[in-house]
Amino acid sequence: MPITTNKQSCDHKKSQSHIHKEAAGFAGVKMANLNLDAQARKMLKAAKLYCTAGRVAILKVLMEAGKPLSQDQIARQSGKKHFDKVTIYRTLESLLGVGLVHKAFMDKRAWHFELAHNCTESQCHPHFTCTKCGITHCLTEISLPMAKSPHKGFVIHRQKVRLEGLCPGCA
Amino acid sequence: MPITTNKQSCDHKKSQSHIHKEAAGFAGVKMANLNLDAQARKMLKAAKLYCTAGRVAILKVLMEAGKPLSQDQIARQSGKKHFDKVTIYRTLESLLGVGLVHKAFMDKRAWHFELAHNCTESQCHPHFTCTKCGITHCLTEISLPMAKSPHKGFVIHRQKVRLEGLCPGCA
DNA sequence: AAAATATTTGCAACTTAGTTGCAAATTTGG
DNA sequence: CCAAATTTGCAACTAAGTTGCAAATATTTT
Repeated sequence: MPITTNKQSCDHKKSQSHIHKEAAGFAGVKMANLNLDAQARKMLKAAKLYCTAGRVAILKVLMEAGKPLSQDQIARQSGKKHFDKVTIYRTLESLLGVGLVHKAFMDKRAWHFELAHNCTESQCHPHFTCTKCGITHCLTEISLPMAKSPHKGFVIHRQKVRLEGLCPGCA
Repeated sequence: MPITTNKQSCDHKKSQSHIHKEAAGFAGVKMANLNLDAQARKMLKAAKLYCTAGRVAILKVLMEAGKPLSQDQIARQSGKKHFDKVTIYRTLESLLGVGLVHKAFMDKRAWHFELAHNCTESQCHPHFTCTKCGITHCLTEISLPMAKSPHKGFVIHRQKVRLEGLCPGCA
């Protein structure tokens, strides 16, 4: 399910003016922040999900990260002093349900989630994990040719690809 | 690291004669069992790993399953009444270390392990998960064209592919 | 084939990841 | 701003995986 954002806003009077005040103070960073915030709200609105602080925060963290994150990475990068893990899991579950995020397969013990960005019906964006530094990158700009049906009787709907090797910094 | 079996045997007098006795009793099944057993021992010998009952048992289970299994599936399918999970994890770790098994990325909470079968240096055999029945199959008979280097600077060493769709039984 | 050495096993206790139930807090729609 | 619908936070719990260590087993040496 592709991400479709619409023109409507789900900002509300109080929170919006608050954001504007902050944005006015610290142009660059805060401006970007405002955009992310507005984008997150649009996504939620489009998906018909309640637009809550937690959901907006998680979407923003995932947008900024641009790579799969675990529950505790999300908690730490959210800026909140304490972000309940149950809430994070349940939020991710709801985002997963409407197709805004995906689970990424990682060689880690914990689930990792990422924005469903540049994913088509048939192919999620590929991932590249550097075997030296261990960092996983989302390759949102390429897509590979689809595999042909492997054995008779199997019908392929989606294809997920993981690449391993060396990233620019480690090569 | 491809599997290389050699001609040497690591069977020992006692256990070998024991197996022969069983094999004599129940031709078909037990014969296959003998082969698996001997194969497992050869693999371990070739990998210079201690040839223990637990390791042989796990290799046999994985050979018979032909698909990724979790620790507790291995325990249950081993036939042993109690197969300590710590031993299983440590055994899998050692098999992983010499390249006899791989971790498969599954949409499950637990690690899943499988024989590194038909995996080349650059590409592990693809997996197919049926979205209806949930079963994951190893596609050891096909391999996909390698992706080309995605962004400048990235060097690809291996590629892992997961396919989703409907299996013959569910299509 | 028995002793010496190297490695693995099993247990108990522990850590981390993820889940469930429920009351309190938020969000949305009128 | 109220009422209904949904989400949040807490506490307690389950499941997966890990660690340390002494006992058991496998290989090597003699």
